[in-house]
Amino acid sequence: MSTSVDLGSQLVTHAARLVRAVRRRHDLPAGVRVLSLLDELGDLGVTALARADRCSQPTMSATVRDLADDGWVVKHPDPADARATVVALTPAGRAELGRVRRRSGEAVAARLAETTHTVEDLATAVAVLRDLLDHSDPEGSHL
Amino acid sequence: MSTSVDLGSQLVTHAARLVRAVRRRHDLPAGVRVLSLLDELGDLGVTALARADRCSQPTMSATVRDLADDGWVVKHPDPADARATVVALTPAGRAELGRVRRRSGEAVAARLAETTHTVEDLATAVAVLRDLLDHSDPEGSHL
DNA sequence: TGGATTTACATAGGCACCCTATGTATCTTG
DNA sequence: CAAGATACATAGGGTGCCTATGTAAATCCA
Repeated sequence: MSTSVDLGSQLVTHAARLVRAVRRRHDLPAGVRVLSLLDELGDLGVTALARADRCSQPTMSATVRDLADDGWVVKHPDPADARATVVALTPAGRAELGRVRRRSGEAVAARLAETTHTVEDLATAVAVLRDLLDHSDPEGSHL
Repeated sequence: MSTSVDLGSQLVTHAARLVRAVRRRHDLPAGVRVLSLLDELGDLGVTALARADRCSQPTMSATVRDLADDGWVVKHPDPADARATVVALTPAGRAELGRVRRRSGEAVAARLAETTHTVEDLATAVAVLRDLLDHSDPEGSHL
């Protein structure tokens, strides 16, 4: 039988393959995850976005800069802290997020229909991934 | 409520974050997936490996070359086809696979224990991912 | 059987993504 | 107010992955 350790390593392996497969077929830039975060969590600073997306702060700085260049987010100064910037979705960014979500989401949904799995199974998979990544205390995650 | 399209796009987003999170903490090179394939499927050629890992043939050529440089696989000529090479795990490769599987697998397992999810949920997540990627007919995948 | 096509793999060139190290400006605190 | 912490940017570099293309061998077929 499969232990949870085996399953854990398979989860990572398959997740990597899924991401690449989707990226190949449907042009899924990394910045979309940031648009998604802003949509879910509201306006945030660069460092908070980096923590939420689990990347380094410089990586998020560059991603936000590119998103701003594309007009999908705007950066305004934080009135309460002159060091910080507040990143916010633009209408164009929200529209782009919708487009990309539809593209990748429909691909997965279509493929799911060809398997024996239910939508509930998909929801379970999403919940497992989210909760694995979710960290109540910032330093508590082992991932 | 969540539609299967929403869930599909969330699956991709979270999968991407998981892969990056694990790579950051546990040095998980892409070649490990190839070791894993060889372990599961036995000796294979470069093109077959590329299809199984869902990457381009040149990408797999480079990955296999690097794995061979590290001594984790060997390439012998295919006796039945002079164009082809057969890639096979070495004992060192099998050991490395075990090490990496333990590292990433234990991280996921430990993190899972801090959530409300069961091992069955994790198994469901893995099965969903695998079946989404599984393609009976080679051109049938929409991912 | 011999030329055209297909197939297996390698090489070249390049882009996307992400990291660490470091610098600068601004808070916060003793 | 000096010292440390924090927010963000820049510099430089590595991995992962792609398309385009080349070479050699296998297959197909007139």
